[in-house]
Amino acid sequence: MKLKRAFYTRDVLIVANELLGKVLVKKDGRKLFSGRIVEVEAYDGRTDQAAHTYIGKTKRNEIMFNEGGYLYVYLSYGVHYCCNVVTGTKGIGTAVLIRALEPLEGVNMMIRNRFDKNKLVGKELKQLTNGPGKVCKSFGIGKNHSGVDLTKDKIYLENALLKKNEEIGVSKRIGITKSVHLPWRFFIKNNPYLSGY
DNA sequence: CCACGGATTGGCT
DNA sequence: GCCAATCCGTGGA
Repeated sequence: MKLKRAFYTRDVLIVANELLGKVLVKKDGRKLFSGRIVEVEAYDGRTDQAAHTYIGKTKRNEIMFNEGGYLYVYLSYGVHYCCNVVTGTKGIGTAVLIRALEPLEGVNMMIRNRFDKNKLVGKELKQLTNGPGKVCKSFGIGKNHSGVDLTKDKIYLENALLKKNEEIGVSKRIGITKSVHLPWRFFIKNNPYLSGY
């Protein structure tokens, strides 16, 4: 079952925790991609200097000020796209970065999108979606998907539960230079598809 | 107008 | 482990 608006309009830290185990789905005509969320980070423009919304509303970050349940996509280092789930109520400026997935459906198309070839060698399956840029590249998510409504059919999340033996881990966020101390990275402990940290 | 740097990745030393 | 790639938002002159 697809997650509804009310799931997303809550506090960013609650949504970040509950996104673990949920399934990201992208339907692109006949192509279907899906993967289980195993690693996320919360960003809160009200208090968090690392958030794109900390400086207030601009053209770049305006999607992040929507009410919860929209996709915010940005270009990182001029090279990689990263996607976020907008959370909270309208005008707040909070979102959850999807950092890693466990691939489920559409793996062959993910391989083509990401490595430009048809077969994996060695440990490449675990490197398919174990980072925020890799997730977007595999799924074919780009700037044109920024602002997509996650309660519609193009990109959405399916409800799912963590498995019995799975526990949530917490740490500082990766790769930022401001507000580095905030423990706002959440992940499924021991999952093989976590980003390389 | 120009300079700077960043929520990353992968290739090379 | 180090660092280039490569774009563009942002802020100061």
